[in-house]
Amino acid sequence: MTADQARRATLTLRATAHDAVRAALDRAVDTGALPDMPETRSVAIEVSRPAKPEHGDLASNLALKLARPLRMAPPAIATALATAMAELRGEDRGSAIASAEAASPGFLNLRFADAAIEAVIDRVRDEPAGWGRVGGLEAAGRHVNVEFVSANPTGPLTVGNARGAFVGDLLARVLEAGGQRVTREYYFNDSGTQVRNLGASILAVREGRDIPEDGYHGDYVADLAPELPKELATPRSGDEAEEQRAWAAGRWASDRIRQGIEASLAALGVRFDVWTNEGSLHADGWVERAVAKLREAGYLYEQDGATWFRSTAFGDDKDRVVIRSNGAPTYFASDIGYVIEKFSRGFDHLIYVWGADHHGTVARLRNAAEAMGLDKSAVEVILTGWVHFLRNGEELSMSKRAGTFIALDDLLAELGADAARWYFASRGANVNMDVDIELAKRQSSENPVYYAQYAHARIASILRKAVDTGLAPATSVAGSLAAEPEATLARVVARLPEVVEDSAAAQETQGITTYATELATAFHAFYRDARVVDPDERDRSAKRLALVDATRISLANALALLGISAPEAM
RNA sequence: GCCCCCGUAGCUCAGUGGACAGAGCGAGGCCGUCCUAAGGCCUGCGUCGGCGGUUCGAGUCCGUCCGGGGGCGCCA
Repeated sequence: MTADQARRATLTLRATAHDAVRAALDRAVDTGALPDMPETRSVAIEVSRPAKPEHGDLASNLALKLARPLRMAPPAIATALATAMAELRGEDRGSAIASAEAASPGFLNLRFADAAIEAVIDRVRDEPAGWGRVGGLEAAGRHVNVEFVSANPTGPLTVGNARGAFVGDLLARVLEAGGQRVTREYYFNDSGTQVRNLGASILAVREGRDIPEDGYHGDYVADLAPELPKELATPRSGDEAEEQRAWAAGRWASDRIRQGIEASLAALGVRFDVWTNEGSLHADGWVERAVAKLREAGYLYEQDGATWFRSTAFGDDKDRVVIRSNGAPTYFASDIGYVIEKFSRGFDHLIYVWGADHHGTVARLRNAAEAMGLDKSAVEVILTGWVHFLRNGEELSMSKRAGTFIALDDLLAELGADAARWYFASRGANVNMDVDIELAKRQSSENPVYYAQYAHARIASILRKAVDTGLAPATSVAGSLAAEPEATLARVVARLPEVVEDSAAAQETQGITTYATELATAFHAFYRDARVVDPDERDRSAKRLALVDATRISLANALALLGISAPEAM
């Protein structure tokens, strides 16, 4: 393998095509087929997958883009590019591009050489673990902090927390696949007034009194009360001592609930690297430091006894209070302390996954980062759309305080983690959606996730059958991809890295579910048309087994990227 | 009133400015000696919310209007 071929092996087929089009453009200019103008040298090369297979594996719109600056008709440019590419191919017998054709109204349609596809399929099986991971992104190598869920530990997670949990986890996974280092972080507050109220509610249940009006009424309060440690269960004399007891009971309950939250998330396949407590940001001086930074930069002022941040200097519609007139810092003060605390840990980029109801706080956070001399573009907020939960068409109230919520654990038990993951992964993070629990339960058995998983199980079955028959996959599929149905399936398998690259760049996962469905469809069609295990055709069987095994790896890796299992049997 | 998100098939949703707009579900029909029928094939399904604009080209970008949702606190 030459150095050039080795380099190609690490590129996606799309990147190879991109380079080939660039080379063809340079040659066309060098030979005088196209005029040498600034636009010819600076134009961005784009290749994309045509909607119709007969238009080739990839197409470039370069001729259409150059038509105006070069004052030439698009087909003439496309023809010049096709000619240049044919000349280059004549010099490089190993070219990955088998043909380049000009097509109206000015596309350059490219088709890959069978050998190039075959090399990719062999590589999938040589390095299955790395298949689908990419490193060619602009953002590759950066260290990202993704903070999500961040519900306060005053009650179990509800279905309302599901969106953030899945969106954040899926985002982290797709960024990792794109070559970025990711830290998953959970931010919570176990020292606010709500914790005292939680404690008072537990004491009330324990002592047979009515739960206070601003207390918590969920079943979990009643469940926790009997387990309250003895020293907290004993009433104390004096209002102040009782107040301290409520706080202590709240902290105890809060810790128990936090452990429950961690377990719920683990059941979803969501784990966190760092749990940060709001209180620690104050205790460790981060809030103080952030406020000092803003003051030094001249963005703080006093009014009505409070300290304000001049957010309007950065385009916000109003200034924001940082320190209340009673001397207590606001939640916003904690937020900006948290920003500098996060950057102090060496992150290049911060991503917050927040519900849409927090959109009003985005501008002030990013403005404050800028005011403190940080790079505003390194502080990013992803807002998740609203999930409206219904049961048999009726809206469900979701009050944690009133205890009328549906626990995330219950929903999961009904739907299953794989179906729930697919459901959220296949939709954009910011779209609103209605989820009817009863409908979702009924539809969970028809969830498209099973379609993809079934394809994987079918392949596993074929591979088992092969072992029983004494057949083994070939080391290489070389020479077998010229014909159908192999050609079509192999091309879908080969696309995974491009899908991952696009998904990581867009910070989305819908493309991956779409891909998994397409790959499963391509496999099912292949299964219909091609007998894989056939003792009378041992050589062909071996190559088909190799292709089918590569399909299995691609499918399993796409599912793994979404945290979804790939069963051996269904 | 101001700000943000959304509006694509009966339903749920995909759709990096490109070649006649796609999947799943739902509806109707067909496929069984054969590696898993949780499968395959066929049929029907659309003013891409409306109207302007930019562009060689707009579901995609801009403006405006109409729907739906959310936010506008010295709460978190």
